[in-house]
Amino acid sequence: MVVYAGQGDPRRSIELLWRGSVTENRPGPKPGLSVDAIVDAGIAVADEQGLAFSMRAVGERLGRTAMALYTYVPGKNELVDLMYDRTMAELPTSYPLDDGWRPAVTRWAHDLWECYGRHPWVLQVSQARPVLGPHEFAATEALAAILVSTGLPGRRLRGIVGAINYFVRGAAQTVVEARAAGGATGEADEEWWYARSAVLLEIEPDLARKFPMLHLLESDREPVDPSLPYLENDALENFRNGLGVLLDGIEGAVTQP
Amino acid sequence: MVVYAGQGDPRRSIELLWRGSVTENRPGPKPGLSVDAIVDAGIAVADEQGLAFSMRAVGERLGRTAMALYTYVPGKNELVDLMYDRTMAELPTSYPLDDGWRPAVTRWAHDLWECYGRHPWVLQVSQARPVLGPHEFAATEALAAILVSTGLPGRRLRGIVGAINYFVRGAAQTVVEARAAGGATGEADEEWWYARSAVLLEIEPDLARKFPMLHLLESDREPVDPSLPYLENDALENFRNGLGVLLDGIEGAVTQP
DNA sequence: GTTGATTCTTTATGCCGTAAAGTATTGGCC
DNA sequence: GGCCAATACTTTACGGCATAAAGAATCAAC
Repeated sequence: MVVYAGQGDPRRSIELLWRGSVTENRPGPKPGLSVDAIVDAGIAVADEQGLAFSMRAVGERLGRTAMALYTYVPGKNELVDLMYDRTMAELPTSYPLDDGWRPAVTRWAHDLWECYGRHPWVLQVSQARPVLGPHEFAATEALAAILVSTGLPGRRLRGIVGAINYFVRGAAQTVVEARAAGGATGEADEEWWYARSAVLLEIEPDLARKFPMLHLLESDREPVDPSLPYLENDALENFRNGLGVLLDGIEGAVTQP
Repeated sequence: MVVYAGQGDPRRSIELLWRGSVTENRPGPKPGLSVDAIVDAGIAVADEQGLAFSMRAVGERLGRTAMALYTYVPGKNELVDLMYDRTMAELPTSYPLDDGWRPAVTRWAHDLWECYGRHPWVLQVSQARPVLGPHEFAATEALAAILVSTGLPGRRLRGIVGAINYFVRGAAQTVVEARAAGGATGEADEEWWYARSAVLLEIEPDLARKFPMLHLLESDREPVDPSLPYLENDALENFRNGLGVLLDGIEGAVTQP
C-alpha cells in the first residue's frame, strides 16, 4: 500500500518554498535543526522507505522526536512538498541547442528519468495541483526553452510539454515500482516476474490463445544488456522507443505546419 | 497523503482474479457475502474516498465488520487488485478498424481516459508489476489488436503501447487529482488555482521575468467551453493535442519505414 | 448428537500523524 | 541582575489504520 502526499496549506507551503525560513535574532533556545536539514533527512528516509516514511523516522535520523519537526514544518504534507522541490533542484536548468531541439529534449527526458530513478517516491507525489516550487518551475522552464526553439505556437507546445512529462513519468514508474516491489519482498525482478507468470500460466494455460495480439507483441525481442536486470532492460528499450515516437510526432508538427 | 496499493500474495491474488472464489457445498454457516459483493462495495467506497478507503468502511457498507472481509479476501492489497481488474472490465474489448487504426486508437484512449475519470483511485494503483488480471489483459489486447494492423514490428509496438498508456494515465491524473484536491478542501478548481497563484504572485511578483519561456507557453490560449471548469478545459485541450502529436509520431513510423 | 469446518464478531497489537501540555533555554527590557 | 515572554524540544495522549488472535454462532456429514 502507498498513500500519495503533498498539498498542505498553500500560503505556508509557498512561503517555505520560495522564501525559506526567516530566522532573525529571537529569544528562546537556539534552534538545533533547520528546514534544510529536515528536508535532507526526509529525502534520505524517503529514498529508502518511500513516501510512507514516518515523521518519527525523520526525527530519529536527526536525533530528535517526531514532534520536534513541527517547529520547522507545518506537517508531513508540507514537508513532502519541500522534499519534492529540493529533488527537482538536481536537474539542469538549461540545455545547449547546438544540435537542435531533438537531442536536447532527449537529454532533458533522460535526466528527469534518472532523477526519478534516484528518488522513486517523487513519482507518488501528486502532479496535478503542482507543488509550484521554484526548482520545478526551473526544470519546466528548461524544457519550454528547448521547445520554444521549434517555433511551434504555445497552444501546441502545452500539450507537448504535458505529453513528454507524462511519458517520462509513466516509463519511470514502470521500472521504479518494479524495483521497489522486488526490494520489498527481497526478490529480484526476474524472480518476481517468474513467480508471477508461472502461477499465471499454471492457472490459465493458454494465455497465448486468449490474447493472441499481446503474444505477438512479445515476440521480436532485441538482444539485451546482460548486466541489467530483465525488467530494467525492457523498460529502457521501451523508454527509448516510445520517446522516439513522441519526438517523431513533434518533428512532424515542426517540419510541416 | 496517499499510499499506493496493490501487489499482495501473487498466487492468492491471481487465483482470485482468474478463477473467482470456489464455493462447493461445505459445512458451516452460509456465507452472507461474496468476493464479488465485496469488490463492488470496495469500488463504490473508493470512488468516494480514494485509495485511502478503510476496510471498516467497506465492511460497514455491507453491514459487516471489517474483519468479516478477511474471510473472503486475504487483505486490502489483494482487494485493491480485484477492484482494479473489475474496473478494467468496463472497457470495450475490441474496436472497429473501418476507418483505420488512428480513430480506433483515439477512441481507445478516450475510453480509458473516461474510465479513469469515473474511478480516480485506479490511477494510484501501482502500474509496474501489473495486476495481471484478465480484464486488464483484455483491454491491452484491444489496443494491441489495433496497433498490429499498422504492420509495425513488435519491437516498435511495445514502446508505443507504453507511450499511449503513460500518456492517457498522466493526462487523466492531472484532471482527476485536481478534481480530488478541490473536492477535499471544498474548493472548485478555479478557486484553488486562484488562491494558489495569488499567494505565489504576492511572494514572487516577477515570475514572468524569471521564467520567460513558461510565460510564453501560457499565452496563445484557445476559446474554451464555458460549461466546464477551467482545469478540465485545459486538460482536455492538452489531452487532445498531446494525443495528436503521439499519433502523428506513430503515423510517421507507419508511412515511412 | 456429536464433530469439525466455516462465518462473523470481539478484542487487542502496533503502527501512523499530530494535538496539547509541560520543561528548559534564551534574548530583550527594567 | 532579574524578570518576562518567546522559542525549541519532549512527553503524553488521541483517534485512526490494517490485521492477528480468540471466541461465538451456524451448519453438513457422520
